[in-house]
Amino acid sequence: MPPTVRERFRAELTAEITAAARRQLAEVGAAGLSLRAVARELGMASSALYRYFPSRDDLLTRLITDGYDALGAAAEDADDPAAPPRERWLAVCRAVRSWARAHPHEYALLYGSPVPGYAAPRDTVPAAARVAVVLGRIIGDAARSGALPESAGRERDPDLVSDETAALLGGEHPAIDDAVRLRALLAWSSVYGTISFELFGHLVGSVTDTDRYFDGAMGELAALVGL
Amino acid sequence: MPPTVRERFRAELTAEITAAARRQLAEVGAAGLSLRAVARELGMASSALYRYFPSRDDLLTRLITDGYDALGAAAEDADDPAAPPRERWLAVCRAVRSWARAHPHEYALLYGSPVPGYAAPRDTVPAAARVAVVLGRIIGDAARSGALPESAGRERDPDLVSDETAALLGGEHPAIDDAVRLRALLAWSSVYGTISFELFGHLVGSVTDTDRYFDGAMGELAALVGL
DNA sequence: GTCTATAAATCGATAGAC
DNA sequence: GTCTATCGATTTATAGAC
Repeated sequence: MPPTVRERFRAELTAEITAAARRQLAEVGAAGLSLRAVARELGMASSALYRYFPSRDDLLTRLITDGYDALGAAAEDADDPAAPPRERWLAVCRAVRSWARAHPHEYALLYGSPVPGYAAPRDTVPAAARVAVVLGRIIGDAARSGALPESAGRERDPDLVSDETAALLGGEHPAIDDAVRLRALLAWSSVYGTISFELFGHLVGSVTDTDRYFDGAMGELAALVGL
Repeated sequence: MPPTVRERFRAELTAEITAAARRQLAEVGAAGLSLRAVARELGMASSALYRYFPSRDDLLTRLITDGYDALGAAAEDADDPAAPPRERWLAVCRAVRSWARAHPHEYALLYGSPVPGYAAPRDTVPAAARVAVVLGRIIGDAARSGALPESAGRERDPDLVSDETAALLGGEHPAIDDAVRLRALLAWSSVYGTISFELFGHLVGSVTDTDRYFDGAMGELAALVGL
């Protein structure tokens, strides 16, 4: 059955609330996010917001899941499974960085310092995994198509990566060994480290052209995992 | 001339203030750091603190420089210039991670989300650079001793890294080209990304043994830069 | 479902006595 | 250099009228 007028109105107002909350996030950060300030911006009484979000933390959780979903969707949209692995890798990395630069405060909420006194509930996990799923599929596809070079000479270090995470690269396959899994996880951490360094200001006088630097760095990471 | 009793007493109390502030940092984060709470913990009137730190931001700046200095000292202590490059790299990376795990909230202050409304003054830059200086020297030493393999086949991408940062690897040397500089910067970003992922909880169900994972990942990074 | 009103706190920063 | 007192703000969350 179609949503009632009441339900649609409620969904609309909920969207307005989260939009205002995101604007506030940019000004005062996650730790300073306040229901009252959101209410003020919307011209409502603060108590009215409690009909939509039972507490400040619930609003925060919503912002986090929304953020992970938006970022995950951007990564998924950027991936063309028909393209060569290396191009897929670069395209997705660029999409992640673009989203991060367009939404720096949401990115900081997702990947920056943990918010003191707040613990993300389990509900956020599936959304949080979406980017890793995309990157894992690219590497897994390349491995299964035989595009990955042998991990010759590298010592194995078995069972470092959990089964759930290993599953992101696809099921069992002879070309996907422990070394590939380790490098895949390191590559994802490095993508994150590169973007965070840029966004959090640690690259400021160090790099002349951040776009070119990013592409170059992602190319090195692709080479690291063998794409 | 030796410090007067007055000066020594002042220095001692200043240290007590920053120690209390660090404890508070762990509870409420940088954004929630409050001079009043620090004063309360020390049994002083809040107004008395203003004789030591003219504002909340000055206290924050002190915590940041102290943190960078402690981390930098840990990295410097861990480096034995007589050891082989790969061992030096691993030892320093381990020291950085150890310090980060021992002081997670200070690490988050240094490398996590920027504090809203706060801009670090220039004074913090030298302290902030100390770790990068150590890592840069390791790579530079290896390059100058001819231990680095040729960047064969890699296309050059000139002038990506600023002159100041390039100087961390030592002056001009034929073995230190743009590709080496790019990979050095990427490696440092990746060390940071790996530690942050672990500390900020993004590796929680993904890695079974974080110590072994870290060593393995740092080994891959050493290989990336050619150590 | 929105409002007013309220409780019980918090904060940075300053003035002025001692 | 520490204190009390104060200004002028902030917050979460709830109670109860409409």
